[in-house]
Amino acid sequence: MRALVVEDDPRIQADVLAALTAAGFRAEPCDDGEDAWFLGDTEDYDLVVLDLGLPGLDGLSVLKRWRANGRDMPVLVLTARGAWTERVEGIDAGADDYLPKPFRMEELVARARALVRRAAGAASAVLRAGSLEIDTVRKQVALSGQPLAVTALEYRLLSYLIHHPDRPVPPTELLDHIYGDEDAREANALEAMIARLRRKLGPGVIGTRRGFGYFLEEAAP
Amino acid sequence: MRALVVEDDPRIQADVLAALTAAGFRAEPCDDGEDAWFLGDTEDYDLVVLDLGLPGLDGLSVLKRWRANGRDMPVLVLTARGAWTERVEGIDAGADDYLPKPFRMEELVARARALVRRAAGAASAVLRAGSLEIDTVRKQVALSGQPLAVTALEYRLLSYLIHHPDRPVPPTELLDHIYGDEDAREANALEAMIARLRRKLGPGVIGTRRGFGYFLEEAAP
DNA sequence: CGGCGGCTGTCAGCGAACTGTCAGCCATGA
DNA sequence: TCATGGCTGACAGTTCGCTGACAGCCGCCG
Repeated sequence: MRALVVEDDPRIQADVLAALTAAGFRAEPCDDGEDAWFLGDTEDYDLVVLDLGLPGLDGLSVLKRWRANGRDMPVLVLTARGAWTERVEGIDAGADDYLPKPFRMEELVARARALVRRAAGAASAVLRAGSLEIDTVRKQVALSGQPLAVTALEYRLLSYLIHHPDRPVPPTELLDHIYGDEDAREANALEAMIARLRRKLGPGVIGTRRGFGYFLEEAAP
Repeated sequence: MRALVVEDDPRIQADVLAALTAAGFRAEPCDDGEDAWFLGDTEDYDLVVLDLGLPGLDGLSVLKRWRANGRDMPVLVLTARGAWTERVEGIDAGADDYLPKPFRMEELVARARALVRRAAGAASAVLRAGSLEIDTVRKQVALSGQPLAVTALEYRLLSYLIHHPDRPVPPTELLDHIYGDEDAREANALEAMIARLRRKLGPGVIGTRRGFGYFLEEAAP
């Protein structure tokens, strides 16, 4: 089990490293946003512990960029105490769990284990929404059991939607995740993609809530 | 068919046990390195599924001790995703096959069956995908039974692909594996190699999914 | 030592697939 | 009815992956 610990406070970092190592992880330190982004993008970790307040590049941006590039390792976000908005943003940006500071090391380890377990268990799982199925290992999409060819970007879009069920996802959020913060596109690019997807999927799969966003319909036909 | 499942994560263990049982094995659980070593040394198993991260005694050490004592049952090692060095060590320590986490249960069962079959037939370690065969001991490649000369790099490429069946492998991942993290090459180097391989293998062996990666076609000609 | 041949990375060019943009249309809600 | 947000078909630019050619590298052999 390989873990990346992104934390600029040297004392907390040392504690987290020690705790994870004791728990059987091979933990690697990182104290800079830029480095974190590069490492998470190029290396394969089973877990990332990510602090939000970072020099170099903000933690949230790092996370968003990872997700935009399709990196799907479990990420445990550390937030400042009471920074409620940060938590929400973290979850929206693709965090799998968050832990408010200050925290006890046992709790961190417990959550880390849970995340890794969940990631391993979810690997074999095919995600479903209505008659839509997404095999996250094979990167394949099927509709009522029939395989369907989608492009890489379309896959990202569907994957993000299916990971955020039961709520409409605003276009801005989708744009953020599909492309990095870097090269943002106009909203219409997304609309065109949705249209193309609907042509492939047929009606009753991707829904729209005017003014709120897109969602996957749950109802089976 | 008697199998020992050495895995400390209770959830994964339960899944593996269920899958093997459903496949007709008599599967026994074990979640501790010391116990595993004792059991494997004194009992006769047709197959061992061994996780490397264990309490008590490290999985690699367990495996090495078994082999040192002349225990030669087939061992399928579970490794953390992307833990490249672990895999190499596992093979060196005497593992017969390895499976990176996360994996699908069907794949585990398939490999387990292959291992048992191989052990029964005393054949060498041959992995198959469609009409392609790779002898991982002799380092030889054959197509529909006909031996085929491939270079060392080409062999690594095919070997990596055949060890990750049923999913497209991204070019970046292949580059990482074929060359070290050290001296990265441009993506085109890989494309050129793929082209040369395809010229040798003919069509219908190496497939491409634009935006996702390369894979070995399963269909028999 | 020098030539030779196999291997492999780089380059340039090509074609197809993909995707952003534009313009105009539809639908929804005030 | 109007205004706004969302949808869509067409089109063009871009990206991605493929291929042939070529050159550097290395080991082998004369």
